[in-house]
Amino acid sequence: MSMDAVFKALSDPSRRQLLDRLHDHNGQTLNDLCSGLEMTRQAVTKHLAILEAANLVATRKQGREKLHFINPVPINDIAERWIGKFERGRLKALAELKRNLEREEP
Amino acid sequence: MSMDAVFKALSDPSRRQLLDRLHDHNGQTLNDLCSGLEMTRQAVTKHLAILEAANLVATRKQGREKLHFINPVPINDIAERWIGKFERGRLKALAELKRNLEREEP
DNA sequence: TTGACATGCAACCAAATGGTTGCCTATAAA
DNA sequence: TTTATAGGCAACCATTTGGTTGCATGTCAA
Repeated sequence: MSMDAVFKALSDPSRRQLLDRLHDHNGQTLNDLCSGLEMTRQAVTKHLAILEAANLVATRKQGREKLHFINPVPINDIAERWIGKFERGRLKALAELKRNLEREEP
Repeated sequence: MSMDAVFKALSDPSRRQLLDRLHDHNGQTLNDLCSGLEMTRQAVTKHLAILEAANLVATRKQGREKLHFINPVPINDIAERWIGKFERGRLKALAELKRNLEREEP
């Protein structure tokens, strides 16, 4: 699974909003997810396709409806593999940052 | 600080690469950061400006050089505020996801 | 079976994005 | 005081992106 697709998918506020909605109430249909949004259904469809391609959302067809479920694994992977790297030694880096910036400044 | 700017800044592979480089060796000049990249200096300048606007990178001028330092705080904030939300109950959500997807499938 | 509802597909559009080239400014060094 | 080096600014360009409208397909219910 490409980490780039996940980052790209998360970079749009509308898509993060959709993830938030699924986090609040998992297993919604497309129309459920559209309700109250300032977007056409087709726009939401596109966003969901991007989230699905990034493996952040999984779907299941049930009759004429399509149910959407959030998949926490890729988000967790980013937290573990990528953010974790910057976390380690965070306080040290922050202290170093302040020290470096303050050299030769008022 | 806008969380959206941070997500947007992190969505580009070149910018994540620059952060990686600063993580490896902090306090580099613009030319340091350009060396060996398949990009013009001006492209790197633009990326660094975006990272700086998102508060992911801080700079200090030293003579005719400009030193760049990574700031771990916004990344940490995202981990805490946003990813943390999806982390909580991750295993439960994953089990639920599998259960939902497997209903009525081979 | 026919109408209503849920979703899919494709063409199109404006704006944002990532990149380039060319030139200008400022500082260090010869 | 030249000259080379580090960086800044601006115009321009192609592609991607987020969105729309219009129409097609599939499924449930009367």
